[in-house]
Amino acid sequence: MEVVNNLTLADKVLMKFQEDIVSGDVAPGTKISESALATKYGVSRGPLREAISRLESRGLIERAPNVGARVVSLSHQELIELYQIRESLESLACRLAAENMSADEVLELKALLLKHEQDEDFKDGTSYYKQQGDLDFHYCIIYGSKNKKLIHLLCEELYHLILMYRHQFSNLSSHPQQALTHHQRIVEAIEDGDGELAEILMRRHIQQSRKVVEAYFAQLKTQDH
Amino acid sequence: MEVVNNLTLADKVLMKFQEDIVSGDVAPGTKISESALATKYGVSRGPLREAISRLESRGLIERAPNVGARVVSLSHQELIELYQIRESLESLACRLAAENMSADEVLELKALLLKHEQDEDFKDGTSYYKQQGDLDFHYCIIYGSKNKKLIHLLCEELYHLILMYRHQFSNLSSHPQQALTHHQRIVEAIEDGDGELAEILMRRHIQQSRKVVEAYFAQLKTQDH
DNA sequence: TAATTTGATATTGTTGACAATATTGAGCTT
DNA sequence: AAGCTCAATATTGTCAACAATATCAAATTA
Repeated sequence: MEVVNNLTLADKVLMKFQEDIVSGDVAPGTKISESALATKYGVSRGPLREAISRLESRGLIERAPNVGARVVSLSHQELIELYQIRESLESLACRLAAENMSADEVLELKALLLKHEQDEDFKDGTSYYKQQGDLDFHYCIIYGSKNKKLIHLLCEELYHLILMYRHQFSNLSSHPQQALTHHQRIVEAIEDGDGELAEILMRRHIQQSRKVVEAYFAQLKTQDH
Repeated sequence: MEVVNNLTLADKVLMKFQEDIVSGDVAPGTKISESALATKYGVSRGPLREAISRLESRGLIERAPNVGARVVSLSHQELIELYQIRESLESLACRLAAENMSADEVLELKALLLKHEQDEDFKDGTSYYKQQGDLDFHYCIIYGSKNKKLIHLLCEELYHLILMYRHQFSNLSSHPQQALTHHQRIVEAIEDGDGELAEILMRRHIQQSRKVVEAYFAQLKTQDH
């Protein structure tokens, strides 16, 4: 009940605009006109510029002085680089989670996983719920790390960018059954307090996602020829 | 020769203010008055607020809506958390450097190290040159990773925070001879293209720094009693 | 005296106008 | 026709005034 309503205009615009970018409503590479966006969101350029500034720091927008901003458009290479970083940080988070999660939190995590196992929707790789469920799982572990800076880095700075591209790859084969098995093994390791194993398993799990993305790009290339 | 002079006022203020924070000129925890700082740096509040916003995203400043900003003051725990992240990311960078550095870049790195070996100043653990030299070494490897996002994350987002606190610990025993040995082994691994080993060595090297910081805090506690 | 209310003050958030810079396109030159 | 010049236009950067919120201190009450 401590939710204060201190949201500034810049905050609100930030959230709306970020949602528009991550959902793909505003396509990658789109040029951003400050005055146009300001009128669109019903604010002046001041708060809008602050929102842009923060989105820039989250890697969703690129800006050049005196020229303007545009929605970021990652190359194949850059997306792989992003996955490398995610692999490193999220496997760290997973180790810390195994070391620091409370018994209650582990129970919560297991309950989440049980829900995924039983709900047929989650097994449909393309469904929104599968994506959200996967997200919940990863967020739960990240928060379990108890490392505030790491939580912020992953959830506020990197994941939006991942989600933005995941949205584009929504038609990808994501091997939902395999993912679920991975999740189960990871939770087992966390339950055992085996940080070392949890770390390795999470690293492999994300490597798997990376390979799916790489396969997608490889497929794109063959289509071009 | 492509250095464009497109620096906006906000950019200049950002650099000056960041320098003031990292150097300790403005102490951790200091309350920031927008109007006071604006007059200090000779700009209006607009550019200053943008600078604050960016420093916030770099973790050097914390801000509360309608209340104001203050220079960040890390707790023992938070500093350790920061080192955990650095350990993870910089060891990744080191592996990538071993895989991606060009022969010329490796030569450059070796030359840097040779300079450190021969220059007596570097062996004095407290000297400015030792600190700068250590920094050069780490930056060189980070850039060698060729992962743009990782470079940005480490050099623009995390290192300023590390430096800010390193400044406070300047009187710490930093085992310069041991550090130099570590550096040498790391470069050997990079030269061999042995990413796996390079990663492990860098991880241990940073663990060592972390232990120095932890020892410092432990010492603080005993002094208190 | 301690806690609370309330008004005065200071600080942050927002706005619209102005200045500086980039972009566009018509007219000119080759 | 291709490329350049330069003025017109549009966009971003900066500023100072205004509005909204928080902070502080004196007055009030229990």
